[in-house]
Amino acid sequence: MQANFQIDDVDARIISALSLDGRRPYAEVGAEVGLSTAAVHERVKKLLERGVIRRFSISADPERVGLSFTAFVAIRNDGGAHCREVAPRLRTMPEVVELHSVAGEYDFLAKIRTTHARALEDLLFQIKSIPGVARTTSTVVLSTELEDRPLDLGALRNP
Amino acid sequence: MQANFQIDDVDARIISALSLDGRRPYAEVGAEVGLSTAAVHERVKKLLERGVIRRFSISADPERVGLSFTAFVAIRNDGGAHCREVAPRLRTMPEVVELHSVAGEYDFLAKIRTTHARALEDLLFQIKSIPGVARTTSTVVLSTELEDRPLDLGALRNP
DNA sequence: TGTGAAAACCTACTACA
DNA sequence: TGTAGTAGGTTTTCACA
Repeated sequence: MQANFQIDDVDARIISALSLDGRRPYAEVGAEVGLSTAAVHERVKKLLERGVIRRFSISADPERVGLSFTAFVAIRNDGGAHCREVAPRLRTMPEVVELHSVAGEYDFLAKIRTTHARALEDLLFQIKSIPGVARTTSTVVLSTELEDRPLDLGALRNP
Repeated sequence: MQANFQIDDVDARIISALSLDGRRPYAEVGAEVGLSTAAVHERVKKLLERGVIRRFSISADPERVGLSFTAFVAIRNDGGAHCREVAPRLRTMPEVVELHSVAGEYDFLAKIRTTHARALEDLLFQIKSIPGVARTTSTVVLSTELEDRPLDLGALRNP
């Protein structure tokens, strides 16, 4: 049924449970999915090894952590020799929290977070001055309605 | 120095450490920031209460979890009576993993994830048919260069 | 808010099916 | 891969500064 996925349904439920609460005891997760503590442990270990789970983490509220400004910047390359260096340069900027290569009018879409508006302005200037960048369009976020939703693979994988 | 932030530098370092590894023992975190295990515990507890830390979690690789398709959909309202219902409708869709109210040509920017291209197509159709939505523009992600970066508040808060 | 120590709890290993 | 049992380590709580 899920042959082309690298995880089975039990894995999906374990991942959903830990995504919602990364400290949920394995015994509880096991009770939910019908496995022993040790079996859950074994599966989590393998999911980590295979890179399905990247790491245990926390979800922090960007605003309350001092990162009040968010923007999405679409970036277009100039087609010249420097194009391959654009992404690496963007990656080095800690304010760039996401970077996607995209289809359409632009080549990249970057999600930016800063502590204050001025830092956003500075960063946009920096991005525009990267060799190989032809044009950028910024979309400033006014408020965030939804973000960092815990994964619910049940809802997503079985539509 | 950080009067307008709700956290101090020690909190910031604790958050950065746990963002990188949500299971890092409090004793280790404490050694790093110069506090006892119990003091770190107390601070984490308060950060959770204040909503600075939303929850403990895991970071999963969307691809390996079966969510191979990502798109950003910009949405424009029609200015009519239904406008206030657009965001709530979008929130109910599990494929919408982020939703931002934005400045500029469009009103919302949604980040979408699905298991296959067809599901993306279906969802776009669904979004377009929400009453109050005038127009959408989709940007399909070809590959993701960077995502779910662990928070490094040191780099971000002191530019 | 912080510290140190004790108790309760969880993880992670071992042996085995 | 799975289960059960266990040793070691972590979280959590306590009295106190």
